[in-house]
Amino acid sequence: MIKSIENLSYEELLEKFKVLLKANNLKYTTQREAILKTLYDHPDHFTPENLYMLVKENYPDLNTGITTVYRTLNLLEENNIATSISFGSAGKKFELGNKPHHDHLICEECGDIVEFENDEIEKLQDKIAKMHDFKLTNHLMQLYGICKKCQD
Amino acid sequence: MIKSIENLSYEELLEKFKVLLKANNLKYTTQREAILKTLYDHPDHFTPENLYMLVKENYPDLNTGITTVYRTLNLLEENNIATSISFGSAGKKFELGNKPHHDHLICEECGDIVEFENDEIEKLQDKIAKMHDFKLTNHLMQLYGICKKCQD
DNA sequence: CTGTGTGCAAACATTTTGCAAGCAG
DNA sequence: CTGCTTGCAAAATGTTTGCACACAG
Repeated sequence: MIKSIENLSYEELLEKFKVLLKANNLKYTTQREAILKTLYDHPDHFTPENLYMLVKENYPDLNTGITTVYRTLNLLEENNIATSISFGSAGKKFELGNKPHHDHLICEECGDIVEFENDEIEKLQDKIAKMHDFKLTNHLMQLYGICKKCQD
Repeated sequence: MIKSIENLSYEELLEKFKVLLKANNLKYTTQREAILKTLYDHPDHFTPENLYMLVKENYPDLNTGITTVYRTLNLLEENNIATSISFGSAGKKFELGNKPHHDHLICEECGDIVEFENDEIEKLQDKIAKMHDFKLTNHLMQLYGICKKCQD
């Protein structure tokens, strides 16, 4: 399990990925690399569908299937290289976990996502988990509202 | 729009519901009441499927369809009588919003959900929203971990 | 009566799986 | 070569919609 992949260059990230693959008897394929690179080049939040289309656009010769995008995203998420946030029945959005930990502010009007960090909240979360005898593995905080632009 | 339905008795809740229905030219039906009552009697977190089965069990003569459960849950959520939390591709869980605001601690092992409240975090959230010029409408905080029981 | 609500079946959207062929190691 | 990986099509899952009949107001 990879502890932290924060602030890595693409080369370092790719190296981590290769090590991970080897450790699990998985193979380093062109499609997997294309997906990782596309995620790295676009620090956005992708639905599998979005990412699939972007990969097809950037690597038309690979003819990557959406199945592979799903499988690779799940692989990346299981190994903490990518994280996802869910949007009810509207599905999930993924992003690379190569940034410092952060949470999300989401505009209900235009779907825009703003990232933020807050140490105090993190600390409070740890405290709460301890109070309930939970061993914290992860957390999800999403604030929903109307962004500046959409308020006008 | 209903401001708050905290700590209502079932009679009060039902009254709110009827007023709401009338205000929207909707009808008060046996199925809608059965669903509301079932939610009220079981302060748990339901998937539409779970709730559907429980309603069928408690009101076998009504022969309620899962379609109606979905439609009613959406109606309740739109009117802030129920709230939902999502579980990635695993769907949504609903609960009545008649309790004070709280967030959720979720066990990744057994799926158990523990509720908690924390004013400090709420305040910090408001502060963050303000900093980013968001008008906050809602928020979602879920802490994932392993509960006491599953750690053994 | 009128028009909304209902259950059913079918449609949909999203994600996963089975399979035969392809390719990395 | 071996067996993991791929793309396709099909299946599975979760949710919504069209429709004819039922029922609340």
